[in-house]
Amino acid sequence: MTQNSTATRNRKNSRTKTRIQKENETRILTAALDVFSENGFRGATLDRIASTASMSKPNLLYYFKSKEEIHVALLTGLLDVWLAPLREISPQGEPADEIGSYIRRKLESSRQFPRESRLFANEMLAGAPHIGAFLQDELKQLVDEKAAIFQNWIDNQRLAPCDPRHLLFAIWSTTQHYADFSVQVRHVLGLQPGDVSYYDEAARMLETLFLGQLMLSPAGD
Amino acid sequence: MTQNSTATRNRKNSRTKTRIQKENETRILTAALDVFSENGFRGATLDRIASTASMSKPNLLYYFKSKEEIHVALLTGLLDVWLAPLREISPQGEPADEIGSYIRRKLESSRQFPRESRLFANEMLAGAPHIGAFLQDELKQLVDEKAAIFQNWIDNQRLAPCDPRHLLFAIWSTTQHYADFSVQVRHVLGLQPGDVSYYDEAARMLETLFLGQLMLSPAGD
DNA sequence: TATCATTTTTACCGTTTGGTCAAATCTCTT
DNA sequence: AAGAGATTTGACCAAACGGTAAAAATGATA
Repeated sequence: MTQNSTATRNRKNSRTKTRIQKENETRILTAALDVFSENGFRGATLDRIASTASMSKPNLLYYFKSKEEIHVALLTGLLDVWLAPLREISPQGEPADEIGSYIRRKLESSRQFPRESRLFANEMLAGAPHIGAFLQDELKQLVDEKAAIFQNWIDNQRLAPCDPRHLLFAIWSTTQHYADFSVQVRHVLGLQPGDVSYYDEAARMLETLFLGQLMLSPAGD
Repeated sequence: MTQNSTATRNRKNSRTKTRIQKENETRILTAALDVFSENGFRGATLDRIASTASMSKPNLLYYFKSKEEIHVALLTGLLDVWLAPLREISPQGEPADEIGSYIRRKLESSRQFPRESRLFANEMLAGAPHIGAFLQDELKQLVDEKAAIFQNWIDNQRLAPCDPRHLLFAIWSTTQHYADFSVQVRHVLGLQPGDVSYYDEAARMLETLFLGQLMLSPAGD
């Protein structure tokens, strides 16, 4: 009796997902991504997520049992996307090639997943209460690994001496800026709300900055 | 009778601020900056601001008549701080000097006012609902003005050809990153929560990136 | 020290919040 | 077409939300 009830409830989670289940879960996650990425975790409400998903709140809570669970589901899916471009950096290639293509991948990621980027940014601004462990463990480990590659290039005089981790910060910030601060970018450039045509010019700028030589007159030191 | 009551209420706002008034207003604004910068406008609550300011909620509302009014007060004070470093860029100086000192000013601003930077970032992520006009008007105008200076340098071959406004974006993002994403920076670098010792290394990195030459081996194009 | 404006508190209000529950409906299989 | 399980809904709850009213306490001043 009790066992039967438990089994019934488990069936939903245990590998056999209904068509409706899959549809609704993605509908919810899509709506939640909109709401969380704009207002952060605290600023988001279940009512808003539900109405964005064109669904009643109790129905939403039938698929995810709490606000936090939706947020966790989004963040979990996000972290892989976030790490993917970094993983591809290879010690074999030329510094300019590797860094250049990494910047292009990150910029493309900002263009394709601006809401995911803002979700991540909101989590950072709030002090990373949900993904602090990820930052300390997986991210730190991967950064250390890739920083060693950079350091090797520096030791071989193929890259200017600098802290590789701060070089990564510079790449992250410049590329993510176009997703996180897109409102500002558009306002300053005088573009319409939906217009993302600035990405080409952004790519040119970042190539000049990271791969070329920005200053042309006698270097300042 | 009605007039007397109005006059009484006006006295608070009309130029003569009590000692207690000044003290409490700054206490409230300080607390509100903490709360708003962490959670954004929607995620912040009057109860949290009040308790952070060690003050009862009705007492807080005696000084600011709504949540929105506190937020506006903070943003208004912020925008001047935000623009100040940019205003100082001069057409007379050397490109490397002007850009270098601008970067140092912005970085110093991030170090001194990280909460203000996060408040601004939160407003951007939310779609700039309160300062859209500022971005379109004052900021755009100032950016256009300074971009013209950069363009002049480009025309005289003292700066690599690029969109000056995107160069400004790159400076903003890299410098503000150390305030907005400080949690991530600390986690990746393995530093303690309060530690901001990374700013020196950040300054060196940004100098290498913007003023020096990052790539040392044959340029990648 | 009496007075009066300023400041603070207590008690509240209506709404929104995250979440529950049981009943009703729908869907799929047989 | 019927039965079982999956899905959806409406009614509800306690707590937290932004904000108000009026009285009590405090401060400045004469």
